Amino acid sequence: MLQLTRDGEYAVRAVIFLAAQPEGKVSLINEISVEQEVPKSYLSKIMQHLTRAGLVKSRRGAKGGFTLARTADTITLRETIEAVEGPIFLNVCLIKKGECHRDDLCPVHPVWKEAQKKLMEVLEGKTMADLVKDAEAIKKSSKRAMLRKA
Amino acid sequence: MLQLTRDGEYAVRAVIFLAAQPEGKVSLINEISVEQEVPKSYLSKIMQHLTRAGLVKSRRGAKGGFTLARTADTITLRETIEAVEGPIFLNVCLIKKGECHRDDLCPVHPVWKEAQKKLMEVLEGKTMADLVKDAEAIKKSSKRAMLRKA
DNA sequence: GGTATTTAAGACTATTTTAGTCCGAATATA
DNA sequence: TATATTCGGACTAAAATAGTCTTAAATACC
Ligand code: FES
Ligand code: FES
Repeated sequence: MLQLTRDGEYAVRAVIFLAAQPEGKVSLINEISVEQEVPKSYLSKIMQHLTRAGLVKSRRGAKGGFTLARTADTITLRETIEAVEGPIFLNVCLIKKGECHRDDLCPVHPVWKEAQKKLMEVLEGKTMADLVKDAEAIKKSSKRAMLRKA
Repeated sequence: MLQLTRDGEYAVRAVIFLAAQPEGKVSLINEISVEQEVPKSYLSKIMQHLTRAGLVKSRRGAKGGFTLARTADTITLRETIEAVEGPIFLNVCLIKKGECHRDDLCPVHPVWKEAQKKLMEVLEGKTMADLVKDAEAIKKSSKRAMLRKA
């Protein structure tokens, strides 16, 4: 449907949450689930994917939980989404040659290629560190708006 | 899955086919299906959608068939796809306010907004007339390549 | 060692979407 | 009337989506 799935959306929320935590803080499924409004048992599966993809580090048992596996400025939005959704291709013919009926004669192919490139530029241009910073800026400006009203 | 469905792909093929026909030519499901490698009975449904969306004109009965309802230079790639897939939104929260958990506080929202805008620019920037012209250019240049080889 | 805590792994399910097929009815031509 | 052709909708199989639930494994603390 040319639309991000819940998997992708939830993965992004979870990673942003981790990125926003203070250095060394370990987060529990429960916290993330409540704060980011993601069903707990569903989130658990998503965290597993993120862990296997190497974005997140997990520790089991008492005092266990999740942290980022790398610094937030090295994790892009694209990587986070693809970790749970698999590689993004706006059209099947972009996966590899021979998927479409006579790819090199298809006039639409270059158009999808460009659309794909632009989408990737946007998703790769934002790191989790950027998003955390943006979130802070939004919070501050909305606080100012509240004060103006009062 | 953040990917174009067969509906969209087939619709584009069908409309390009019609756009490439000489003025006044009426095309049959059968022709389009064979030429563009789309299952006949599936294509029939897609043509209905395109007709209802006002991109294509249909006439039943003997000597019936399909033609474009408007000139090819007024039909964009976006319009063709949305005629069969419905409006494109890269994330549900782009549909309308209140879809995401607290939209105005979400730092990811502006990113999706930009991705959406760029995608739309690409898909709206190509008309069916453009694509037919591109196809001709590709055919010519591939013919030149053949001659060089021979 | 025993117990509480916490994630890992995967089986299971319900609903929706995708990608079609098939057929009878309507419509137009000759 | 016979023939050609789309229209409309019912029908289907397979996959994706969006979850839930249960059991196992790892870790910490007493
Ligand atoms: S081959 Fe890629 S759009 Fe046709
Ligand atoms: S509200 Fe649109 S991405 Fe979060």
